[in-house]
Amino acid sequence: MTIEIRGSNILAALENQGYRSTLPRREIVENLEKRNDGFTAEDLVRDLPHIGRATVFRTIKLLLEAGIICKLSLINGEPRYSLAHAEHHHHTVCVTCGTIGEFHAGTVERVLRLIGNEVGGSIIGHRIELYISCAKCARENRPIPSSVHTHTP
Amino acid sequence: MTIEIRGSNILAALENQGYRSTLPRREIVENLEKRNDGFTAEDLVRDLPHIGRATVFRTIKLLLEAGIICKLSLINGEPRYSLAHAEHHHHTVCVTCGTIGEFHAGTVERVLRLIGNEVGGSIIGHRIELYISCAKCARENRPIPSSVHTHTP
DNA sequence: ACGTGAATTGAGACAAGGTATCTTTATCTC
DNA sequence: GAGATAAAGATACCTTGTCTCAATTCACGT
Repeated sequence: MTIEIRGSNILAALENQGYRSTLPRREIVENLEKRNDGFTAEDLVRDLPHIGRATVFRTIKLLLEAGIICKLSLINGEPRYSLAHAEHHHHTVCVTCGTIGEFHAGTVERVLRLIGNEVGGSIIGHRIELYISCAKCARENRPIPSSVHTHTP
Repeated sequence: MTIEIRGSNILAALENQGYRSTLPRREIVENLEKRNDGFTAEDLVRDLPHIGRATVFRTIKLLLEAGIICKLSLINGEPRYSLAHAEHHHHTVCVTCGTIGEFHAGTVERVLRLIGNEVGGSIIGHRIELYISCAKCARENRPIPSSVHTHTP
């Protein structure tokens, strides 16, 4: 059960899962496809004022469940959504500008699998966020907000 | 600037950072030291009804900043706090019973550091959560909630 | 093309988790 | 013990979502 991602096959993917292709859904998908960075639910609500708040959240939930977008946290815990460009991946999040990147590291996956075995039980999933000060921010010497404490163990 | 963790040196640690040792803080710390599992802010509020809600949250924030407790997310995003037993670590979280464990893996840290270098910029921190069905739940055949979709990339 | 039933929407109330404000109280320091 | 000041309590407010329920819209069969 793989899902075609990107293009406007996002709608097709939803339809394949039995969901209707409605105008609000098309508009929401179109809107978030234009973004090449993380976004909040509130961004969509603001951009599409004729679409109800509940519908925006419902659609986000749908897209999350379909694996088309992912939810992640800025270092302060604020939620962000981001279009998934790859099948399985994790995110780099810039603590100063909030830009989101993707990465995948087989080594990390393997190690986590080992740890899961050690602990006993079975692995269901994992979440990794790598907080950085991105190349651009570092170059521009943008200061890291004082509220950022690295005690994110 | 290391911090003594555990014992009632938690209060001492706070005092060393210039904070006063007040009755509400002592009660909150005492309460959460008794817990050997994750807890919510609401747990504390309920357990200590004579302490104001705001004070509970303020104290939690303090303890987070001091690295004495950590904040993490269940797989559905619900926040949990957990007493930190080790300097730097990550968490295993059971998706069925919510039990929280700690682990540390040098390999993972090293790989993340490499990735950070690759991306450019500098690493500020990272967050890793490993979602499992714990040994006990697996043994008891406790079903994994249907709401859990592993698309937590 | 058109009716029909089920899925979806919108509006707005509600909930969880947390912060801000402002007055009162408790702590440290001397 | 007194005074300055940090902290507490009460409560309003904010953000991020979810729930309900009547009104619409879509997909499908004809």
